[in-house]
Amino acid sequence: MIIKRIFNILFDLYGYQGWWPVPGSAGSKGFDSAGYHPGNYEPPQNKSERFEIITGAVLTQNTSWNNVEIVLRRIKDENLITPQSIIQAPLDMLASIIRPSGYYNQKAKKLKIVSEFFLNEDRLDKEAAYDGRITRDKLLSLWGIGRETADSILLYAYHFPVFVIDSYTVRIISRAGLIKGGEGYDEIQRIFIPENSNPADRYYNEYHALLVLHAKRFCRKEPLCRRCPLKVICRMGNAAAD
DNA sequence: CCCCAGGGAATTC
DNA sequence: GAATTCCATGGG
Repeated sequence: MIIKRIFNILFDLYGYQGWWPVPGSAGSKGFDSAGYHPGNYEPPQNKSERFEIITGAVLTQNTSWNNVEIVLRRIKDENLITPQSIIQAPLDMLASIIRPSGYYNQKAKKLKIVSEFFLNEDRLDKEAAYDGRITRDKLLSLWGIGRETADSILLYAYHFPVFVIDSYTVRIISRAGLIKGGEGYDEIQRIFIPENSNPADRYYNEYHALLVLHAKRFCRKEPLCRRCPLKVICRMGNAAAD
């Protein structure tokens, strides 16, 4: 199957990515916090790790991860990397702290909203009658959380096996010829779910991370088809004149 | 100077 | 539903 083949090509070339990238982890620069077990990935198991992933997922909306790292550092320096402190911080102060990540007025609101959600889920989780389940619909009901951010949170913070579709993913499989263009998010998502299989989240986790890396290395806006490792399966790569 | 980055909401048809 | 427009900084 073509989806599995693409994964194998990318994994054999780029290797294990160990997302979600967190300050202190491999591939992340300039941070001294503990991070998640570089090169020996274990999913985040505590609340602070989860909350940091959620924060990063919001901050990286249409924004380079480099800018997000700058802001995560600033948030930590201000002792704001807890939902309680983000809720308590004045909106304009929070906005100024996260300024380097762009869209800072919108994102300041979003961080307050997901912080409230996080605390509320945590509180409900302690009640016996509550099933303790974060759902996609719950996340989508929050202002500022769309499908990709919701799926990123489900996958990387809570380890639910969902496939995250971002603009890189669409670009790659569109050029490869797997979609025509115009397909919706959920429709594209289904393409990546292998039939008759029950893969661990590791597959979804690593696959998405590999697609992001591959889009940065070769499948850029101006693609570098000549030496692209996916050339053998790619319509654009095969048609490229080089 | 230009374009781009691990989207999403609001508006309009 | 689909197409536009706005949000905004830092890096190449």
